Amino acid sequence: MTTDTDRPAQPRIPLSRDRVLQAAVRLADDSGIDAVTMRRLASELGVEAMSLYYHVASKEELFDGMVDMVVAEIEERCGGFSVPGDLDWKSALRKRILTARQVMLRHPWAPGVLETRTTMSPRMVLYFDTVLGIMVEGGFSFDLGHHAMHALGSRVLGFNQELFAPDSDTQEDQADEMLAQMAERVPYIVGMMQEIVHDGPEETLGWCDDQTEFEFSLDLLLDGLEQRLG
Amino acid sequence: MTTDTDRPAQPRIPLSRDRVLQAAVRLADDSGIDAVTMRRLASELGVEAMSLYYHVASKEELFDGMVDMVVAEIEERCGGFSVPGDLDWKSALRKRILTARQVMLRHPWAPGVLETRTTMSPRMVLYFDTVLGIMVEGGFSFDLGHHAMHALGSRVLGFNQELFAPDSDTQEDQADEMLAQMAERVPYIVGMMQEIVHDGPEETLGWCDDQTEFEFSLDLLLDGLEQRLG
DNA sequence: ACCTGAACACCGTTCAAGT
DNA sequence: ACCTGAACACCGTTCAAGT
Repeated sequence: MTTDTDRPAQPRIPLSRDRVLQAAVRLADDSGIDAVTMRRLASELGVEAMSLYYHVASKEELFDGMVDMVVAEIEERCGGFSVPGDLDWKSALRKRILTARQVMLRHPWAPGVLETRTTMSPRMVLYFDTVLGIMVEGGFSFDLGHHAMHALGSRVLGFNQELFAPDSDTQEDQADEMLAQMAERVPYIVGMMQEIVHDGPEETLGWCDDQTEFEFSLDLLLDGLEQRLG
Repeated sequence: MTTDTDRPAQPRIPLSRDRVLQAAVRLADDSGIDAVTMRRLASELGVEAMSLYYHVASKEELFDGMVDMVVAEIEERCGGFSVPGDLDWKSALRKRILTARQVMLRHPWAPGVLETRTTMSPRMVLYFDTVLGIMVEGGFSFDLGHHAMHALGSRVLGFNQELFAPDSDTQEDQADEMLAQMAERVPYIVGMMQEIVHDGPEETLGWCDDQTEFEFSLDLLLDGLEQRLG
């Protein structure tokens, strides 16, 4: 005989906004963002869907909260958001952005959700402030800093927005299909694919190494900004 | 007395895939992408929702088709997709991309839908081939061209992906709120906003001129690529 | 060949009610 | 203060049936 409650594992932790958000992030990580419905999330927490509304005003607010959790993770990995005094702006920015990228890679749903946000959390604003701060302390005018934020776009937060998001299987299949079906109509793409398939190292699955591409464009932008600075 | 049919305007044009797609694009233009539901679209065409499935396999395929319509519009404005022989790569690319941007501005829903596509239409592949072609004929290696496509990202298709998509009203309100509430915690952003508000020309609503920002980052990237080319 | 009615299995959200 | 049941107004999609 146990006590009154004989539920298997959880002895009965009361719900809280934080627990809701954590569960939502975990669910999205594990099963994709489409799995995050109010009903499914609730059942994951051993509760009815309507209980969630006590801790979160709407699904939009849930998404806001999830994004904020991710930003908090970036903050943690950066050891807090503050403008470093020692490094030069370029390597400081590069480092921070690549840290953000590591976090984003663990939450593949985050970029998509982020883009649909209509408002920024204070923590996010703080993040942007330190990024801008690194630039300004590095000699940027406010104007150039402003342009730079727009130019970097999603890269400030560590993701290259891909124009198409093929399921990893589809990527190669599609390439093959193209080569076969419209080969003579798209000579440049065919040429590019042939060269890259030949030259590419063994470990590159498909034919784009995302990390390489991310760093290429990041450095392209940073170099360009450095020049505008002179 | 009229004929058998006495419907108000449309005498009875039969449905077709093309008419469905056209109506969907118009509906998204007018009322936003969320208004594009199968039921609403059908009623716009004076038909039942289920009839649409005869011309379009699923809602995903409907979205694919809508995006393809937009690409077709770009093709039209470019006078067809073919690699020009006369211009230098930089201005040729710039021109094509700014043309694409004009089309995207008329279909504000298109960027968002595009990013969720998992497959490219042949027409889209063709577009990318000419963009790559302009680079290659301008002296790019296939490898640099490949990197360049990734670096340009959504800009090849004429849009700066904005990290946040605030309703135009909210943009200013939010700025004010920030200035008021966390002024001392985000000194750089506050500094930037003050300077830009003071310096900005009268006609700049809010405090970002999207066209200016778009061209700034586009040129930053094009200049950077030119340098990698040398 | 083209269109439809009825139905299924979902959504987010409201609201009055329970403890 | 916290959670719930029942219900509302939607979705996309299937399938057998109509003309």
